[in-house]
Amino acid sequence: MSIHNADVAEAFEEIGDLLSIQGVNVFRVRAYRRAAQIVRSLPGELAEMGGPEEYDALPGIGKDLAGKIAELVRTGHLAALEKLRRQVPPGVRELLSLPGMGPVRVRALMTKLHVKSRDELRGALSAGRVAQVRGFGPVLQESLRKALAVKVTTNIGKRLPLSVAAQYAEPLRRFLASVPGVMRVEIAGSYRRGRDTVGDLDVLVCAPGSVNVSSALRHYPDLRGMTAAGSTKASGVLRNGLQFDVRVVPQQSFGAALQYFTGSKDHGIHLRRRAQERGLKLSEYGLYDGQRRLAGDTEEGVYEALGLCFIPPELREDRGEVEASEKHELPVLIERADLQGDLHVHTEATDGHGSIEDMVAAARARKLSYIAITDHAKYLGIVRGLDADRLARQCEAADALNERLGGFTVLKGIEVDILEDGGLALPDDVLGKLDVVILAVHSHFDLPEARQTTRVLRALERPKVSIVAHPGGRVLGERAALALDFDRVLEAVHERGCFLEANGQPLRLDLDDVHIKAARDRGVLLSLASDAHSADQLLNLEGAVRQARRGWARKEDVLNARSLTQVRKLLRGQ
DNA sequence: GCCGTTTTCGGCCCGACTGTTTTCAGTCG
Repeated sequence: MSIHNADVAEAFEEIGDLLSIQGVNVFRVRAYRRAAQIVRSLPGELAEMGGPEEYDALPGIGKDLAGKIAELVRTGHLAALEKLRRQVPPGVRELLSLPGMGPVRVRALMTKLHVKSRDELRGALSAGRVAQVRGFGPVLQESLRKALAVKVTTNIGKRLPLSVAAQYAEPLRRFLASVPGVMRVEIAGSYRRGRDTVGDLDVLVCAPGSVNVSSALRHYPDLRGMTAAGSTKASGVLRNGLQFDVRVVPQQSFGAALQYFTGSKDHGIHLRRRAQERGLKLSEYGLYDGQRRLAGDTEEGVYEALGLCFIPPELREDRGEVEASEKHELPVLIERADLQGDLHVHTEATDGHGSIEDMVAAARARKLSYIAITDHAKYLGIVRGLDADRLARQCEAADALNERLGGFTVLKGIEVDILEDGGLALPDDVLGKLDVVILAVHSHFDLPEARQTTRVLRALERPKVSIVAHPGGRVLGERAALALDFDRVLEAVHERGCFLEANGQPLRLDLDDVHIKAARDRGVLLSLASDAHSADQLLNLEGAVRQARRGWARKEDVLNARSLTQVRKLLRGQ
């Protein structure tokens, strides 16, 4: 069995939870949780790295944790975790996820009442035994009863795709902005950082202390209920189950608060530690030297006062951006306006809506100067896929159109399926006549890693291939990523002079940020693509750009940020 | 458990809210 980074991260999370229930030093617990976070955002697989010395070199991983990673990678087991599991029964850990339950209260239930599971807690509650434990008042008991009545489903705490969260965030933002006295409203948190999914909405409101935002919120039509309502902070749940936290701050603190609530948590901790090292204190109210405020009204001011360049929200994951900022080595991130074309566009010839002309008009309206028409090749399961004849006719139509168009070019392409054995749905002589050949996996998503990897590598050996589309194969909330040895695919793409796509479809956003960074670091150019199936879906380019920015991508790292002439050369492998 | 231009020991981010308590611990983000 091969151990992936996610397995190591989960083991560390579990150790952290179990240790916290045992009541060990909270900083020891924090070290495990931090390590889990670090491991999760590594671009390469731990199993592929050199061993304990290399693990030890990772910041936040010391000798002990390096040894544990090595043990896990080598044997698939972790003795320390197994020992902890014998000491803390499996059902106990689940109690941590109940509202109001942290390590202290879980431990109290376990030691005083011998409660070891949700069922046993339910029984203890109805028997009135919980009431005898210090810290468990009537309100907490009632909230536990309610939480235990809800069947455990995987949907609890489920993160929503960013595009879905936006449909709830924007109306909430407008509502709060309309409250009298409110000067400014920003959705912060992972929403502002442009993460592909959003777990809750962190909303920042700029208003004087006299404005009672909590009571205004009670009249929000989409509200299911409030869970906290203080003078500067309110929390609740929207009708669709999405949680939100609203914070109210005065104008002079808005920048510090925006910085604070944009996160990520680890990025914020890094900054506050940095402040502390300089004898300063950073909080959501500002950066202070004793009583003296040094910064706080703008985010830029906060970073500057800490000796840093402004760090764009998309980079704030504590993945080296603070160090890069200090050394003035932050990348100048790609912007939507840098894109000159889109190399993945469909038409009504297959499963799209709209003619080539429609897509061209939409692209021109969006200030692009070229697109590649890449309809699906004929293959089982693809609706009206193109065979060699229909493809040839589409190419003739594109040629004819190019003669009429001034200052805009239609490139001829195809999105061709990688078959289960790595073969392609069209022969090489047909593909050879095209400008762009996009490879894509659309079937057999659950092959084991070795076969899936071989499948893609084999396809990459064909003479005419250009771009691997949505390489991860994931669909947010629906389908996990393919089991794929990404390092080997990346290497092959690099050697062949091919490109990887960052697909901007709202439910794909594939590659993800970590793999985009890995591709960028390897020197593989990215194709930021809309994968538009209708004219309005060219808007997907925004999502691709956001994702690319999270992966530290600059203009230079992006294939379709180049001119048509350059792109043509690169596609020909020159 | 990690880490080091004040430190190899002694720190480790910061503050709001709730419920339970009678001045604050625990949880949460």
